[in-house]
Amino acid sequence: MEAVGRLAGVSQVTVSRALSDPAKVSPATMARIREAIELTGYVPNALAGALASNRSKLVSALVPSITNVVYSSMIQAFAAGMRDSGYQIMLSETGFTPTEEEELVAAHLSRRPDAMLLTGIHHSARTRRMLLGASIPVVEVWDITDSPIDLCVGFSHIETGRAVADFAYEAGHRRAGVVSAGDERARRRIDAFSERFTQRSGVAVGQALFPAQASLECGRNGLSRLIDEQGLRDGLVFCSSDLLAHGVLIEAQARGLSVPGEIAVIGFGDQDFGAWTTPAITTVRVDRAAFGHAAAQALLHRFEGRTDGASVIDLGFEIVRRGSA
Amino acid sequence: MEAVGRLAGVSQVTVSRALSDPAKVSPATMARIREAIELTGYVPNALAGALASNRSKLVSALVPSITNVVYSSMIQAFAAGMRDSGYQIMLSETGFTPTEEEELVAAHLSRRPDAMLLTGIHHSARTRRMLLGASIPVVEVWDITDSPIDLCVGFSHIETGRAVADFAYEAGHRRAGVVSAGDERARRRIDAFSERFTQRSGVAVGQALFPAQASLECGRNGLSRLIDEQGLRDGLVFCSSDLLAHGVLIEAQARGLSVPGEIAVIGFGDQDFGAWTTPAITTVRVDRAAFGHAAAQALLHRFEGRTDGASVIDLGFEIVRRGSA
DNA sequence: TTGTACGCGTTATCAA
DNA sequence: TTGATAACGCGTACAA
Repeated sequence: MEAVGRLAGVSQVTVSRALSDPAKVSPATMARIREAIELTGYVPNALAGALASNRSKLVSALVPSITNVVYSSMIQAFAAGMRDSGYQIMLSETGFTPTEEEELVAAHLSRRPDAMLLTGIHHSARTRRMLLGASIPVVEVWDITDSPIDLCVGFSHIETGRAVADFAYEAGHRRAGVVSAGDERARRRIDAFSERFTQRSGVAVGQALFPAQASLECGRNGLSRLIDEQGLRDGLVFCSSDLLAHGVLIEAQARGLSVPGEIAVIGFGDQDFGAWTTPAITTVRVDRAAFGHAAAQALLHRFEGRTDGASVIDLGFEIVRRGSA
Repeated sequence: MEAVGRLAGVSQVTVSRALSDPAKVSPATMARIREAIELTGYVPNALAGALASNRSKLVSALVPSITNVVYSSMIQAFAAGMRDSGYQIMLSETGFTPTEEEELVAAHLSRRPDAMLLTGIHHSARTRRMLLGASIPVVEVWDITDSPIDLCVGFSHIETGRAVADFAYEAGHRRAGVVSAGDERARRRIDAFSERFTQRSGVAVGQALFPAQASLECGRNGLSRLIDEQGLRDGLVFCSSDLLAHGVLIEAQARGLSVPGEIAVIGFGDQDFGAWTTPAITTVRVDRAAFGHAAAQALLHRFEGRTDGASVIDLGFEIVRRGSA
């Protein structure tokens, strides 16, 4: 910056101003500075800028998995929204446990982000303490709670489970099972489904729970367990993701069971492929991009000093009825 | 740090040393410092550290799309490899054009990353100049070239296209078409396929090229174009991704065409679902995680000052024969 | 519209 | 093993 200034015949401060607020510099000097920048190939040092101004223009985002499209599409929208205002995203994967998250929060906080996006509402005590201590806006997405750390954008997993149970019961199903991966939020949907379904039908709901991440394999094994070990027949299977639902579909096909006649299936997430399986997968749709956008807007409002607007934004969900149930 | 030092009865410098090189501080002071850190809830300022040391422990990664699992799984492996050595990743999406990439490179460079990962080998002149000017290690992934900016990890798209053409010809196919999305690397595979196939069979290869990103919809429309507009019958269709191949499969089914009898299909990328469609999709597998790992290792070697080791790493590809061709 | 002086929170260098 | 001092490259007063 010093060098650019010399070349343009001005001081370092003027160059700084030219870059941060062009209106405060005369057109003539502005032109000379531009030229000098071009000539020197000057690239600003955002590290120094952030240190001096105490604003990094960086926002941290922590998601369970970056390869899972339900999270990455949310982040895509979030990043787009923040980028329009000049913010850059630092993205990391937390896995599905609060302890992995804790270390990452500390690591991210040391980079002095201007805000942080977290997935889910369950965080360790130390995580909450660090976040509070950093005194930056925090938005928790993909879930809602009455007591957010700060901001919150998502939907109710419990309401989702109940709505699916009602949907299933009202469609005439009287037996049911669930297949779920090892995700705490998925479990909450599944449990709410089971409770409500049992309440209405009077029969217990079979369970096939897997500790690992969802896969087609899990889905196939899940249906096998429900049928072979728990005697499920002529019932509905609620899965914690469309991927699992697809696996159930495949296993049903392999066993010569008709869908939805003998086994009905409901997934979650409305992934692209779900509309194209045979039969197409009935599922729960949540607007992932909307989560990302809403989270970005909420943070940007905070940056503008506005404290109006809801701190908990429930974007809801929608059951998409297709062929599988 | 100042405050922590006071509480521990030492100077700020000693705290800095305790954090960066515990061996250079006596066990007794170390304990007191730890305690003081605990008490104050001190979180180091990596911005200041980076400014002073000229090493940010940050690595930039630029990929065309974060929602595309072929890239995100590569980044997952890359991030894991770098994290083990204390590096954090700044990830951004470039889209598929060099101009979008250019802005992002400048933005990332201003954060003073210790290295940069780029997808592909085609970059604007200004991008290359900025990168060279930053004098940091750069690794280009997902492709190979004889003249990398610095490091390079990937496979040959041209060899891939030729190998698929040979595979198709040798499997007895004498007519062919291609369906491709608007990705430059995809086009190179497709073009190499077409050239080789025509060379061996003597017949021209039909084309359905889409400017947008791949989708099932594109796949369906692609097969329609090949059949309705270009008269493809009893031939093989090479797609630039498994998603497109799946779309072709669906369209073939909708038209009552047998696969691979009347229409054979080959995809690219070996995505999870490909093994479970009916029939399963014959595809080209590249080891995405290996790309990420190799890129991380190559950079870490550079950081250690080692200049041995290949600067161009060809990890190859493999044709996976399944039901669709 | 421009410049001077100072501080942001670390690491590096040197001396004790 | 520890401490004093000087950078690192910028933004923010404040003054001119």
